[in-house]
Amino acid sequence: MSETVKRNTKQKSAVRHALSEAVGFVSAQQLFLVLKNHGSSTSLATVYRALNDLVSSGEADSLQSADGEYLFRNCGKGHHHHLICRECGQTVEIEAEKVESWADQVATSHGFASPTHTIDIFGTCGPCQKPVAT
Amino acid sequence: MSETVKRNTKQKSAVRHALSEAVGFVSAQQLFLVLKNHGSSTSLATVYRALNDLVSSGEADSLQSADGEYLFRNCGKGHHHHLICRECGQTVEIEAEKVESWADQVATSHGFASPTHTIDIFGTCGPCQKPVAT
DNA sequence: ATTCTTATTGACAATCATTATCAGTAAGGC
DNA sequence: GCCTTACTGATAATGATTGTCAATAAGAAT
Repeated sequence: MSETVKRNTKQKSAVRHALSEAVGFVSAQQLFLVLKNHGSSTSLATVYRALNDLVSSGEADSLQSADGEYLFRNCGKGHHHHLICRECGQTVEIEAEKVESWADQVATSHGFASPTHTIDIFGTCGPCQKPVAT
Repeated sequence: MSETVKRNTKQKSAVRHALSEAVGFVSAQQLFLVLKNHGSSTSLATVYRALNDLVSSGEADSLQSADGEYLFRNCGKGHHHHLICRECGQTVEIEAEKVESWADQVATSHGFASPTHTIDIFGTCGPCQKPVAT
């Protein structure tokens, strides 16, 4: 087995921190810009690499936006789902035990093994529902 | 309002037909190849255009694969969700009234308006669970 | 602290799905 | 058949993500 030992680098920490500061889900490109504006010289490729590491280590969550972009979010907790404002990206974590088990049942009752699922709810949050002041 | 009158073209019919023949979800690229192999000269761009038309007219369903590709499926019926084999792409349509209402409740209880949701279940279907014969 | 190994980085090229452009073609109403 | 213009095909453009590879720097050992 190739068990490469991970190292702690400034860049990875910077990405981790930027992600923890972000509200809701953010794209790798957005994080890259944030870091840049804060004076970090972390490269875009490294942002992608760091985010992938964070996701695979369970420190971050990812999902795809409606136009196919990957979005990330700081998320140490266990499995859960999200309610996302389609305007501002604000995110609410939701529990869905019933739905979880429902999904597993549906899968197994159809003979499908090792089920996983994608469940996300989108809506317009309170503040974003207010008419835009011209 | 610009209400451009849609026309029926051979190409669009070809895409519609190819989609109706397809098993499970297929990508635009796959459909393009199928059409090509069947002698159709329909261009890739047109396949994309036709698919988008079909989706917006409710004749087709779309979702994103794990690697960000858009997948399409012939689907005239109302709102429903899918159980998809991650090996062969076979699809089972599932009803989820409970989950639908659950999703709406969650959204409104958090002050989110006009909720929509993404719910898909992935698994390995019976046939694909069999060990591969060498 | 210095040395050494190699994981990680940065810069940039390469991919790849999807979309835009635009001149030519062909539905479908007359 | 004629005319308007939606649609198509070919191809360039876009844009997010990944691969390449020499240079750099973590972290263990000395």
